[in-house]
Amino acid sequence: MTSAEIRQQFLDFFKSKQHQIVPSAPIVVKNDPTLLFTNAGMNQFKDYFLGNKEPQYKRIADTQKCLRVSGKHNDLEEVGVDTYHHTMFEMLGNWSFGDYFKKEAIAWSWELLTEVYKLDRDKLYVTIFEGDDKEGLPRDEESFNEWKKVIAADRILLGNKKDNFWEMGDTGPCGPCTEIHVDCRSDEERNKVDGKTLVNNDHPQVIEIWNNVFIQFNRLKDGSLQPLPARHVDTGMGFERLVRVIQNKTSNYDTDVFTGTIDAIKTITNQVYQPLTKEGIAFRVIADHIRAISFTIADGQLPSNTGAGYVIRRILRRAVRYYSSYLYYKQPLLHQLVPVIAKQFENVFPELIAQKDFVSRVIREEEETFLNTLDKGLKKLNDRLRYEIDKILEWRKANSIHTDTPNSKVIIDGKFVFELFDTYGFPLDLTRLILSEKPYSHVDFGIDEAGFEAEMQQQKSRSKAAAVVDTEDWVNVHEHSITEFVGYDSLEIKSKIVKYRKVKAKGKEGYQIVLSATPFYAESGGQVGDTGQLIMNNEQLTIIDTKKENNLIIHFTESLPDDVTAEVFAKVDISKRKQTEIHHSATHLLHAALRKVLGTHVAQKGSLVNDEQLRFDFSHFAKVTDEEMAAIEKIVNEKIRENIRVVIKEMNKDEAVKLGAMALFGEKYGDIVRVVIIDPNYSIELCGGTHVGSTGELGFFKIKHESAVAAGVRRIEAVSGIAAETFIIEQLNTIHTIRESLKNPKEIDKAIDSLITENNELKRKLESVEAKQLIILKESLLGEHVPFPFANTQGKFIGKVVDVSNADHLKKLCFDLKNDLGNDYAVVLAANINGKANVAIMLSDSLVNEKGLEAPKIIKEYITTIIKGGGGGQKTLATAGGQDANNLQQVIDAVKSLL
RNA sequence: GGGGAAUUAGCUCAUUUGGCUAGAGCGCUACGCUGGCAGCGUAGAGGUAACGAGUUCGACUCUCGUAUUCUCCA
Repeated sequence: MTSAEIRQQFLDFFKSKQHQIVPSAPIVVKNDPTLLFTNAGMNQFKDYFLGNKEPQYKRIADTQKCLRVSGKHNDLEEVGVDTYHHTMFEMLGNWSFGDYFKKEAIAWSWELLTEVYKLDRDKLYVTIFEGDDKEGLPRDEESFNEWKKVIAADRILLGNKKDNFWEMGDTGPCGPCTEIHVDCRSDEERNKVDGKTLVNNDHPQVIEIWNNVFIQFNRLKDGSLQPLPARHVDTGMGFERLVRVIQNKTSNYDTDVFTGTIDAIKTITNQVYQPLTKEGIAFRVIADHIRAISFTIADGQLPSNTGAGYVIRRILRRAVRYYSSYLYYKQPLLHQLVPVIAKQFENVFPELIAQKDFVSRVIREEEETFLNTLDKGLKKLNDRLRYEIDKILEWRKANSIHTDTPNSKVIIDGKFVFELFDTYGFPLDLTRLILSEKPYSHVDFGIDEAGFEAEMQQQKSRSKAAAVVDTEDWVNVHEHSITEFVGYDSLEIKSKIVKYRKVKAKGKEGYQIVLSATPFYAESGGQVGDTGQLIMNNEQLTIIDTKKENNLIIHFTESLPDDVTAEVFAKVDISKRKQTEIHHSATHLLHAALRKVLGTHVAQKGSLVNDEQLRFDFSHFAKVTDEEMAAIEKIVNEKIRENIRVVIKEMNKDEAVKLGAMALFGEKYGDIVRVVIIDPNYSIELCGGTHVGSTGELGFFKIKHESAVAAGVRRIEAVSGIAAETFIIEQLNTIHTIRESLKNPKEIDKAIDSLITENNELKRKLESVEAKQLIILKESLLGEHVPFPFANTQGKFIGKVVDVSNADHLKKLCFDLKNDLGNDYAVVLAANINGKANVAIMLSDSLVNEKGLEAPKIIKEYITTIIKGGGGGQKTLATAGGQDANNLQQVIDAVKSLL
């Protein structure tokens, strides 16, 4: 059975049990501060469990893209080393929201595994929750009784709270779970050791394949458990594992989920996949990581240096490290695998093939910059090693030790290795690898790993201290399940506080408030959250921001009202909201214009809309030219003048897509979507934001700036409405000011040109005049040289206080004189420049070598005290400066007396 | 969000306690030589040392701020 068939049978099976099959949510999570990536199948249904949202269907099944890079059983550094950990994986799952419970869930999972997949019943074991005295929870009898119907009682094992009680987080929905384990060992081994002793014992061949969670409690912050009114089923079966079991392999990487990629790597690198070698690990790392990287980028998350983007970057770099270190491949490799993956998942996750050129381009660029970074780190490391080796060689020479004596041992301090890692991104294991390869055959290099760890710990605690956010439990005020958002139509309403909580971050206290109904738009889809007021009795509270936590609209305030139960009047800051709406509608006009002018490959990659401006990031592979920008602005302004009515409709997603709406990857939508139409032939977009009534309200549109944000992604910043007016006025004012200072010429650009030309000419002239003066000065100085006795002959001494305008001229004079003075000379020139003393001393090589004079020494020992300053330079030429310019003749005399 | 670092010629990078006319390689221009894979020689152009303040007699160098980029941690 192929992996594609296995996946399809899962979905078909649950479809036959009246489940709605839904597509995978994006792997990148938005609107949930506690999560960067989807890490379990249930993430997209969290709101149903929390009661923030009513489910559309009571039974759902799907396959969900998940990403895990850290956690109790998962560490990025382990992936690829063994044969079953992954960063990205698919989670098959079926759900019941207040519908069926333990009986059906257990019966169906048994049926699917044994009758559809035909797994051997003798190899299966199940676990159930044994109960926990501390929590006051009894054994899960219900599950036990259901299992007894299909499996022998001695194959039903008891599990403790750690293994068989599932919790979403520190707080929230939770409940007992039952797991199905499979024993994949050979018959011979199975006869020797009973499988049930190996369940939950980290045996690589006795593994859990399916977890059925029965959600029936809510965990509060004080640790207590509250029974939930509606009970849910949440299951998860790791797809890669399941395929491995069904295809009867010992490694996930030997299944057809991965063999295609591994073959492609073989072809590209010309290496052989041998599972047990270092190279084998590299193969697995690459095969695993490329999936994670490709799908997250396809879901809209670009690599970056913070948050989710940074996780992607780390995964990508780990893969680069492995192929460049172990597969001897030093060019970008990963991007070449994107087409292979895209093809493989064409029918399951079509978002990748739709963007495969974009994705591989982004990856390629990342690979190139990191290979570059590695080069830099390598250079820094080599410099250090060179230094250590030189030190040893010198020491050996001094002690007359031959190089063929036993090896020296050198430990590179942890601080340096950490710096390499922390600042240059040069990974510890790579440093270790290079050192172990003996860069110099007579020295053993080692790393002070404890020192490295200590530095690392310091860094971690610094970061932790800065990021502490303390959130208290919600305090319920009024019973109310779902917040109604009325802000599309009204900007002020009467409402009441449903619940609130206190939040502490960086020593600052604040409150988060949930209202029964609210006109406040919560930050989403790039549009900023509303600000405004809550007014009650005789009190007024400022809302400083509005954000979403999953489906919950949260208002941020600095304080609480005296009476939280009172009726509140919620009022949005109208002018700010209005101007924000103008920019949001302008964004839609811009998006459509971009596709018209640049092509339909343009897709939104990010957006920020506030009252001051709009920022729009989109995929495009070249700089947008001035002509293109002008064309874009022209179209947008035409659409504004047409004063098109903005039509907003709610419909189901398929209908919207049929209508031609741009479906945006990376956005999470329910089945009912909001469609914003600005002329059905011009712009149709799925959008939850707020908009103007008709385009005429925008007034005018102007692009301020175009730039690049990443490989293949451009950014346009633009203004509309009042912001555009202000921008234009500012620009005109600037031109006006320039015009005035130029005495109102007809053509400013020509006036400026001629001004610049004139200025350059004058500069040149002045320079040549000064140069001529210097030559005259030089000639006269040459005539004033006096002899002094040196060796068997005579040297020439020139010492004079001269009149120059610039300290550099003293130096220049010296160099000019040098060419005319021959072999043995000494020159000292001094000048008073703007009341300050400047001195230059030049000595011939002969004076330095044979008489032991050095210009900087002379300055420090004799001159600085006279001029109250300091100075230095090279042995033959040094300069000095000081505050006291009254005794310059003394300076010259002082130098003369030394000769 | 917190730390570390970088920014010097078109490109890649040097420049040690603050004082060297800020250099090299590649590229570019001109001339000359040359049947060769990055051919050779000579000469030359090219710099606001990211930006802005400050300290100093003097700042590429030290301090502070801003911007951009890299990097680690959360």
